[in-house]
Amino acid sequence: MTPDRLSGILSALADPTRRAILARLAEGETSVTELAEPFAMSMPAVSKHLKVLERAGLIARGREAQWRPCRLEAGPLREVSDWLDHYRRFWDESLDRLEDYLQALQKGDPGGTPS
Amino acid sequence: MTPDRLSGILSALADPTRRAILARLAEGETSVTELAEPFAMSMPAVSKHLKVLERAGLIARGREAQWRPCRLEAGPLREVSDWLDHYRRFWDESLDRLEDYLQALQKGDPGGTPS
DNA sequence: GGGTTAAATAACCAAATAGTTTAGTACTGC
DNA sequence: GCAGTACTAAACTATTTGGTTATTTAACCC
Repeated sequence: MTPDRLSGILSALADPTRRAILARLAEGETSVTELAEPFAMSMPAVSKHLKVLERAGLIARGREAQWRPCRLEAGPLREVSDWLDHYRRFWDESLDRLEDYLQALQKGDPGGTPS
Repeated sequence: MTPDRLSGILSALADPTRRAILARLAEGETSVTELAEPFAMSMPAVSKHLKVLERAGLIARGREAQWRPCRLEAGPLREVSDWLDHYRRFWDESLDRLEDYLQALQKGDPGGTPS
């Protein structure tokens, strides 16, 4: 039950094989056979991964003779980035520690040290 | 078979319930019961979601009398952001179209129009 | 100690996922 | 048309996931 777009994108990304495929495609368009080459799995398995990436909008496939060149479609990654933006303010640890320190100071804690 | 950290984080995020939990925790620490309240599912189901988030390092749980207050731990989100950074250059669509336009110009295409 | 509240665990189930092998489709080139 | 190449689809299997209800643990209060 994950009908929403962002969940589809994130679960497509939540697999090391699929992320490796995207990394390869960042270097340029290529065929399925070449994409499959580094992996210890069958072609149909790779084909399935590509279908997952395609449904998430992360790749597009063309037609060129008997090859199906894949290329990266990074638009959905921006959606992930936009979602992450809501949390940027939380993940700077040094900022967190500074905050703790300032709160400690306000409470008059003499031993409060920022590290 | 997803032993790597980033996959664990991304699959934890690839569920709308869990993202809603994180959104709630962004407003501040709270109890499991309160976290569960907006969802049409049992407490144990929420408890399982929390375990997934905890294993991914996205939340931490304390102890306060009979309550187990949860708080956001956004560190792992930075790892996602760092991974995304490798793709930032791809996802600006207008930049893509500009690139296409410039390539069309180079090939001497007279109908090449940037939109 | 006994009752109540908060939460986790256990045991179970259905559906989705990630892989396999086998078979089929689509195009090339002789 | 036929053999070969590149890929997809189908059918099957094992594991994981996301949910359920019933039970247990842990702390509070009287």
